[in-house]
Amino acid sequence: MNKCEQCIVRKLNSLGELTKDELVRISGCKSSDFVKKGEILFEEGDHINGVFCIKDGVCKVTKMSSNGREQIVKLVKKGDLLGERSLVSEEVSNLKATAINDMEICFIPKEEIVRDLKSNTNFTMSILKEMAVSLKEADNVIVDMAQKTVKQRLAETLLHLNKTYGSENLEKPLDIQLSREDIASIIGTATESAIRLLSTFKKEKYIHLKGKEIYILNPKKLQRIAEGF
Amino acid sequence: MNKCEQCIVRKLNSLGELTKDELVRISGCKSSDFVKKGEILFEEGDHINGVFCIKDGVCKVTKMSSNGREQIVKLVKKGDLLGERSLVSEEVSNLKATAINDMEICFIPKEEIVRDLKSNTNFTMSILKEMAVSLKEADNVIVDMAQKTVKQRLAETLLHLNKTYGSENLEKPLDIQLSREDIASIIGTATESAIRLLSTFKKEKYIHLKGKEIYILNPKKLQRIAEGF
DNA sequence: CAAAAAATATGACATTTATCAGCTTTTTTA
DNA sequence: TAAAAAAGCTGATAAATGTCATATTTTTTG
Repeated sequence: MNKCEQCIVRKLNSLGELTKDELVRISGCKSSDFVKKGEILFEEGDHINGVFCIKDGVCKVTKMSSNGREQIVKLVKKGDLLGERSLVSEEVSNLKATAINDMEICFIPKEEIVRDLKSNTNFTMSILKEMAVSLKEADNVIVDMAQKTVKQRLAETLLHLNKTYGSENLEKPLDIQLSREDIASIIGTATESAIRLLSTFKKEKYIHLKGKEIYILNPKKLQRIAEGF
Repeated sequence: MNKCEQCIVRKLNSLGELTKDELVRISGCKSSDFVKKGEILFEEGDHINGVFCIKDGVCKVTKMSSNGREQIVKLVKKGDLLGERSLVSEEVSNLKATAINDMEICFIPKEEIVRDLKSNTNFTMSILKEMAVSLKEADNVIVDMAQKTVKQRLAETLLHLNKTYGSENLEKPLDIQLSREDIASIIGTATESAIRLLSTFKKEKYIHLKGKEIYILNPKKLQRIAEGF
């Protein structure tokens, strides 16, 4: 079992604010796990009671709408924390997390983290900051969902994926493999509509598609589309 | 100038976690203000640097989309705090707040609140909890915007307004007066579409309309519509 | 490797929603 | 209080999006 105090991933999130001693304690009570592509980390209704620290891989966080369709609320990747809300809530989860590819994760029980939350101000402020950023991002998503067309949202999503999973090299595909259904579930549309628009973007040479690999060829044009031109 | 330690409103939010001494200090540095209907509390791009405590009235919090239409992200009412995010962020506001009716508000400078955030664990945990609730609600809104029809979202919005601004008495209208444009801006649609659907709901006797007054007549039916039946 | 299953793609069509125009009612202002 | 402005309403039509059917390609499984 690897040690938190030696784990480079902690520096990518609020856990980096913990002291050496705190990290050693956390390290002693955490559990590590490998999760295969498609496996579920937790579901709506589960008691989480702790925080996941993503060591490697990506998972989608979804919520089922009353219409029976799953909406991807966010993608969580290496270095991110997942389940912070369980720290300050007794409720069961309203979200579901599913591995998009093979993952390596650690799980830290709630009691241990809450202990540090109450004693280490830097840590608490960092968690607060993370939540504030999430809230701001959520507001942006709400506005996009409410006001933008599916075409605009697809362009936006591609740019967002490019920022997070792209390289400077236009010859390389995005470092994430999503099904067409996943893409549709991010932008909130029917799978067929997503496929159709992807085909259009490909025809116009804004992107290139090769199976699930996506190459972003013309980010500037996509930006203009996202903004409504 | 009224005193925070005697103000009943503080009990409705995290400020209720502050000690007597802390409240007295806050009281000494806060400013109070009356804001008339239609006036702007702050705009996108403003440095807020503090928290508003809503003593009376309601304001809408909006964000302009790149399409040029304003989206209402949330309504903030008596007892709510506004601007918590400024406490842990140096960025300017990405939101705008406009009074829906005449308001009475207090403003507490950032430095003072942050001081308490760092020393009073109960207060910090309470703010964390509030943010966690906001995040959960934001996720729900995202899913609704992405997956539900305009009709479903209108039904949902009416129920939500009923829960927050309605009375048990079906003979009384909602205790909030929104323009048709505001309602459209909550559900994310064109004003004409919102008006048309309101007319339909009225014709079907799910609601009654009298100018800007809204009477919720059949919440159960609205609930079924919101869920997609 | 072959068969079956799942994912992707595309066309045809139905439904939803936006836009524009014109009209009526309400609110504001001089 | 009369005129002007804003808000509310409705119809006609266009544009966007969803749904269903079906074909093709890719992936999985025995």
